[in-house]
Amino acid sequence: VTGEEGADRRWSIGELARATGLTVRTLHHYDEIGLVSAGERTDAGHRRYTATDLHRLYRVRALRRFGLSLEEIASVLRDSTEDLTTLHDLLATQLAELDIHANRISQLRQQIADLLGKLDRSIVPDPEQFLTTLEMISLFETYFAEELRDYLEQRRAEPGVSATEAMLADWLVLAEEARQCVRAGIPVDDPRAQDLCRRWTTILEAFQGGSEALDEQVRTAAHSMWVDNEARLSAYLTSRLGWSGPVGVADVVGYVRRVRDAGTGR
Amino acid sequence: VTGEEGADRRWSIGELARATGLTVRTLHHYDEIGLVSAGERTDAGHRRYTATDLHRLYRVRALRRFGLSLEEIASVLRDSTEDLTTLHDLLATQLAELDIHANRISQLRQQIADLLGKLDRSIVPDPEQFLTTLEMISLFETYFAEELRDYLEQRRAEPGVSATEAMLADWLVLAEEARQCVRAGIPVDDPRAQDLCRRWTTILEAFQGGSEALDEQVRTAAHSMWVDNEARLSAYLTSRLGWSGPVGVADVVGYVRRVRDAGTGR
DNA sequence: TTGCTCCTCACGTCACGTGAGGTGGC
DNA sequence: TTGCTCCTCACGTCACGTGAGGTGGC
Repeated sequence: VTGEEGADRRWSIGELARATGLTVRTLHHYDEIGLVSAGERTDAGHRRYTATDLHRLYRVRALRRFGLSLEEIASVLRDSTEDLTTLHDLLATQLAELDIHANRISQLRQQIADLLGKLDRSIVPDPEQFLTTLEMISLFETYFAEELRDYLEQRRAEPGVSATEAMLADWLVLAEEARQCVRAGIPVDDPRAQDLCRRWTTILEAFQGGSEALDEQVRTAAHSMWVDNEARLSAYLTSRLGWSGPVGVADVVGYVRRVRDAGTGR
Repeated sequence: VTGEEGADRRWSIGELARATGLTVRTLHHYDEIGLVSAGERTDAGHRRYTATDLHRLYRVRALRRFGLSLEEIASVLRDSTEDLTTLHDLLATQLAELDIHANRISQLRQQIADLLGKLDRSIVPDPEQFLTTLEMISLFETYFAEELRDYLEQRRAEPGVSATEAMLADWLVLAEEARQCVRAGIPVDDPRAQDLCRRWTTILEAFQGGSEALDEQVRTAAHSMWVDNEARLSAYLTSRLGWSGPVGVADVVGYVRRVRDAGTGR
């Protein structure tokens, strides 16, 4: 009267694979690491899973869905007959990690979508230049942590234009003007040079003023980025601005520094 | 006048690691697989990276951020001097995969949050029962694809209660009533039995009616689930309902089948 | 001479996938 | 006898991490 499947029913590995949607290899693996083993074997060595094994396997599969590792699952099954704190803690950790992960994914998604948009609208004429712009974005993100980028983005928000691109665009304009001054031989204490320096400062200040600490971090990050990658940044600016001839990036940077020093009284 | 870093400047592997934020081991790896190698070596065998190598490395790092594999990056760099279709296609694929990924994550996040909520409000008294409920949810999801679950959810939406749990709750009530009939020895053509059968059908129909094709898929899925996992499901129902004694799940299922057959004229 | 950087093996990671070569049960 | 299922090795995956043991340059 108890139905045809009592506690003495056994399952082959193939039957279990079908019922659970796992592969035979996966069941072999669980056996190897001792997570779920067949309680018995036939004379020929074939695995015979008991109702208890089956039971355990279903739990393993249920916990796998939450992204727990096999080792974590083993510890949950070890502890959870008494209490569920292990499970609770692991799930809480998992939740926090998923949140971080989800954030990263949505950011990345947005960036890729933006790039594809540009490629589709063929805003990018030159493959070389496109790849180079990507390099600069990734360089920037290496030195400016997410917190700093958000901070910069707040102060300089334009639809569809990232803070990185906006800063870059501003810098490029000023660098071009500074080079003109160098080529024209304008002295560092000339009013025109001093005016340039003021605008340079103004633009940089447009990104600042929210928090003393963050402003300092921005300056430090920018400095490190320049020091560590001077060669690459120079090359980029040179090609991006189409500069050729005697006056290079290093010269312009040196000039601006001298202008600034002259302005603050040497 | 060109600045102190000309095209003849060389970088050690350590300098490059610092500038890019990658590890030395990573640079070794890129060299091993031929993705970015040092153009030169010193007499002692130390890698000397040229400006060209540096350039390539920055591109690799930029593309890595988008989740492209090293092999994919290699193909982008191989093709992209001429055109960007390779990059475009890879990014488009990546975008689609990120969308799928994001969906899975948000679903999973929701489920874990729900479970943690229950654990925190200690709605779950018994660790064993909690794990068993998880098993059933995962069993259900193995047979009912996402599309089917969404379909069922639409018809039977209660706040905070998933379709799985709702269906389960309904089934349990009916199963309990059916067992009473079996124990009381009520014949299959008795009006009380026939009424039970009608309500059984009504509840199942509450989940249906949106689409012929989907209804059929639901029936097929439910049938396969039962056939493949009869032992496990029986055991679950027995313990969940606290059934003991002579009348088991198999008996109740058989009884309901006979009632249905009697109702439709054998 | 002492650190620090650099070198080349070479195994480990995580959860299996994918054959290779052979046996067992209907 | 023929399929189908089952078995045990054992290497491969992907992008490095992590020592092990040794050399080079200031």
